[in-house]
Amino acid sequence: MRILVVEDNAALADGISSALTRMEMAVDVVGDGTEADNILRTQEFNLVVMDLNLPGYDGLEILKRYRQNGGKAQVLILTARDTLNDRVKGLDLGADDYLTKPFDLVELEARVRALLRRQSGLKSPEIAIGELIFDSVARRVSLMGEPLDLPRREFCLLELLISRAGQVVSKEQIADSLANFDQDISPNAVELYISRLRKRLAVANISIKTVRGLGYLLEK
Amino acid sequence: MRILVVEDNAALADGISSALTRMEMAVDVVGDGTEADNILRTQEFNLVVMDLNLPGYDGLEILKRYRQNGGKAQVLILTARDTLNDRVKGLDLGADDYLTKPFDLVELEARVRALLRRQSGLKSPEIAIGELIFDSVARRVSLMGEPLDLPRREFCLLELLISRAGQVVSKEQIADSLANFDQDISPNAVELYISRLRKRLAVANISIKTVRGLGYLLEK
DNA sequence: CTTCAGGTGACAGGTTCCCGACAGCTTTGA
DNA sequence: TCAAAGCTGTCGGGAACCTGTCACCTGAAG
Repeated sequence: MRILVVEDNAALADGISSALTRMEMAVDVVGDGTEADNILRTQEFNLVVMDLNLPGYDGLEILKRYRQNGGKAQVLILTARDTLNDRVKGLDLGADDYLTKPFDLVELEARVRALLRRQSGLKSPEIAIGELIFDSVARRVSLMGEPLDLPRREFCLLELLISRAGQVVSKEQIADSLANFDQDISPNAVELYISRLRKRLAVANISIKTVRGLGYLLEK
Repeated sequence: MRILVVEDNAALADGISSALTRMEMAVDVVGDGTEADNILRTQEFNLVVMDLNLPGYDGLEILKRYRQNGGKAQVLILTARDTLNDRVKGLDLGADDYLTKPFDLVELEARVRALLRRQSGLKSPEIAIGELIFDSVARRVSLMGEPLDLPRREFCLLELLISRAGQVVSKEQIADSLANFDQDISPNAVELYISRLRKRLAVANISIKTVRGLGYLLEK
């Protein structure tokens, strides 16, 4: 899951970023509105956490433009102005939720989870596929009753495949969803993760299917 | 849009109900947990507004059971201001949003709108022709209930024929539509794809008709 | 019957994928 | 602070599969 954090306060940005990273998310941070605008135009995210009080820039303006350009990510707004007007305005402009500062990181995490779940249509926190149980809330996986520790990349890959179970996911989509913007992921690397994940899931008879030229797919 | 309101305080339930009715929603109100459980088991809603503090019943319990049974409606939780824990738990159990009491009805409306807006973007367009089911989003095809793996070219060809079902598609159009920008496709190659595709579709009694001198056509 | 568009088996590249080996990097634990 | 363990990603050989040409066959139209 890719998340963009738009926050000019470095300390706060750092705290948010590490909280999200702990949740196995791929987090990118930008510190001002222009940068946010640019990156939102060129890259795809699952969720955007945006501070409304950016120096010399209106967060709502960025949000509005983002939606007008067809941006589909979930947007969580951080705001200090806790006036009702701004809240309603935020949601009607296409934000999906907001938090008023100061807030608790635990609550941020819960909201992020809820938003991401909403987006992928995963309603129940636990998803079972054969002998595989994937808990999107606790972010844990178990196989044949045994807990399974996955490296971050493999975990993210599995999550993506599960959230699109029954659909083909292209190698490029996988690469995008695993990447941070300081680092690209080659198609070859994707193949490798698939290979490693397959090896782990083999004991439970779960297979990731290759659809040549199109991508991969986890069957339900 | 059908909305279920689960709220034991009659005055509040009334206020919510009339606010939502003003928004052209069909609102049902129940006042206790058992009733809520029952109606959620037997009827479908687009959205559920649920107070967590129900007399002698845990709202979270109802929510959990609802999700476990595959309930897919959006759920908006109402909770007293100081119970951060409940909010976090609620979101993790599959609620989509919450409001802390007391709240303004204007804000409730905004959130309901946001949630319903979310919900409407969730179906993949499947096209069925006889025993053939074609899902262009999932990029999957199934025939007689069995998934069918098609090579890229054949998949694209089928997509083209389906999108113009009932119309003649010329060999040239097919060649153009399949070509990569670096490579042209000979008429003979097109004939070959048609031939291969026909062989696969034969089991389902689906035939691609030849219109001599003009092209091909998939009948509905 | 002749002609020619279309159909199809076989085969030779060409792609795409798979995965073992390895090296650089990060995290963990003492 | 240093070593060990684990994670990440590149390389490359080999396997599996796709693609499109050739050559020959079939069947329709005149």
